[in-house]
Amino acid sequence: MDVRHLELLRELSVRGSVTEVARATHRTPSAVSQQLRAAQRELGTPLVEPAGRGLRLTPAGHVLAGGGEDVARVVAQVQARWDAFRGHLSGTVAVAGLPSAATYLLPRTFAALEGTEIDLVFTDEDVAESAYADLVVEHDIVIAHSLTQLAPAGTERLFAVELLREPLDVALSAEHPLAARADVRPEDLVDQEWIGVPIGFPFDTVRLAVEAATGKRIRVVQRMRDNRLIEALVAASAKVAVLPRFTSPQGNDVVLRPLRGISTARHIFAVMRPDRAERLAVRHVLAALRGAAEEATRDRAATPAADAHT
Amino acid sequence: MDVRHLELLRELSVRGSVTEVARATHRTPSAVSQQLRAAQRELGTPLVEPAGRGLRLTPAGHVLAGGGEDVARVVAQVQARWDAFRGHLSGTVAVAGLPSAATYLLPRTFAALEGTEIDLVFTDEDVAESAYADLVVEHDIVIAHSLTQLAPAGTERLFAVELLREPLDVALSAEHPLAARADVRPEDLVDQEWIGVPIGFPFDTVRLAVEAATGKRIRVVQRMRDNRLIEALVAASAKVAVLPRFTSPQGNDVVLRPLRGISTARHIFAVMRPDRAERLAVRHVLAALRGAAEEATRDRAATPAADAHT
DNA sequence: TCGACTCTGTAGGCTCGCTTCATGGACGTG
DNA sequence: CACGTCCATGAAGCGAGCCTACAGAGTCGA
Repeated sequence: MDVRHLELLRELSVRGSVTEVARATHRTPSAVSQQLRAAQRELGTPLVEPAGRGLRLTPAGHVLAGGGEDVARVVAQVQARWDAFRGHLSGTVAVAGLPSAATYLLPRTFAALEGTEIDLVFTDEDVAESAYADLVVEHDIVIAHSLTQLAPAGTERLFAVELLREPLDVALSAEHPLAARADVRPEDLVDQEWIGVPIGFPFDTVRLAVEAATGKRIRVVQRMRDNRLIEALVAASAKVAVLPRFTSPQGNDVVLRPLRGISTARHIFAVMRPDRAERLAVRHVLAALRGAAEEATRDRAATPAADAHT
Repeated sequence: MDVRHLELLRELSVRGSVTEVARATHRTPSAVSQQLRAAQRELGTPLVEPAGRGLRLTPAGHVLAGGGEDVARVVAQVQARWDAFRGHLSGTVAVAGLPSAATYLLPRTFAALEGTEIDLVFTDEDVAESAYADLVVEHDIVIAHSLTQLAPAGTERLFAVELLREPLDVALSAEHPLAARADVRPEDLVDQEWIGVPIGFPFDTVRLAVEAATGKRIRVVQRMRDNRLIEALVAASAKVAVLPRFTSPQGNDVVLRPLRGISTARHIFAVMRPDRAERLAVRHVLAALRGAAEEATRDRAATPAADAHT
């Protein structure tokens, strides 16, 4: 029962192909293939089987890959204890996630990490909800969102903590007739032209909720992801959009108004692989993120309507 | 954080010297020393320090040795799951312990293992109570005893399960005047010549209890360990001794009588290192031992006095 | 049918870990 | 205090194992 073989199978179960494992571990596919062969010879059972161009784990392979997961978690725990013993907040922490949440989380997080030896490397990834789970393979912490209080789809076997709940508001040009109201109702929106997000992105469910509440279809005239771009378009037109409250700037050409009668909020999660979550530096960054989330929530607790009075 | 280094430190913490580790792992001391050096270089901290002729772990070394313990336990769990998956009851299980308990446990245990692939290798070790803990380094299961319901001394960090409670009786020649009684009182014994056990062996506490109950000193004329030898001497003389009930033969020249007023029993334990206890074959042998203990208890539930009527 | 992609096999080189042999310090004993 | 013993450590050499490079075979999509 060689730990290296368990680790290899774990890697294979996560990455899905010999080539990917090889790339991730800085080796050639041939080397990985040979190790796999050696593992099967030693264990006396086929662990993988051909599947189309690639291959997949057999049931036996899955058993051992699960074992590799356990071993990796314990080793990470030991590493964390070791780092704590030495007072070593070592290394780099790779974080990936939503730019829209990072906008208000990252500045505070970097500030909190100031003076430590932790090197936080952030990659912004704006992908559909279901794709977040794939990011944890390459990153220590993935900042994802979900429109329910449950962790994002595909993260069932991962370690996920909710960082904060961020209301989703209706974005309007300051000159827009609805901007004079403290809040807007679903009925107010059905006649408007919407700037939506690509199908499958979480915010799209807000549109579906409005349609469900009114029984009418909404005219989505654009579908785009970048919130700054959407803001610019909203500011310069009579179109409306859905934007997260904390991210978006207050008090210039664009105003945010709560959507009355529909509970609209996104839940920001930090998602990690269990073994990565054990690392001391990762736990430290996670704590910084939670602190940043708390601050952000406190600072923006006021509704945008209240802000509008200033 | 190399798993091999953790394993090495764990081994070193258990065995205490480079030479011992080398012997246990079938390598030369030089190889072990070099690995140790490599580990220290990689981890950037001294892990061992000279202590007299040998060396001992530094605090840092102890932290990592503890981590090695955790890893070993998880790896053993994985191995057990793997064996269960394959239906493999593999390998040999090394058991050591008291011959006096093995006498009635082992025959049934071997019978229960009949037909399996498990190879049970037993070593009989009759040592003082405190030395049992050392045996788990070399054996998978150690059968030990204690005169209290608590596990034997020195097994605090080990996995221990009680197999059975075995009364301790007074052994007498069939011709001995006290043999006519159903049981004997402490006062009856103070005038007798005793065959005891070496100081530090558990049964000696029975003598101490009798002395405490009567306020008189007992004349211990011999101190020996082997129960068969003691039986032979008791049968051929007027001397008395303390013998465990299940081990000793019934209905020949020696009779056993309960000691009234003093709760005398030894508790037979199976003691294991946590990682060894995870092995499927070890768990199987342990189950067989428990079954054997249950049978033995049921078969000998009758008091020797009741037997004496037959 | 061709090209792109993936896994596998072979040959060769290199690294790593082990053994052998020798050295030096620590302890106990005469 | 000198000697033998025990333990750890160092240098040199060797061998197994692992990796790379390259080529071949199978699969899928255009």
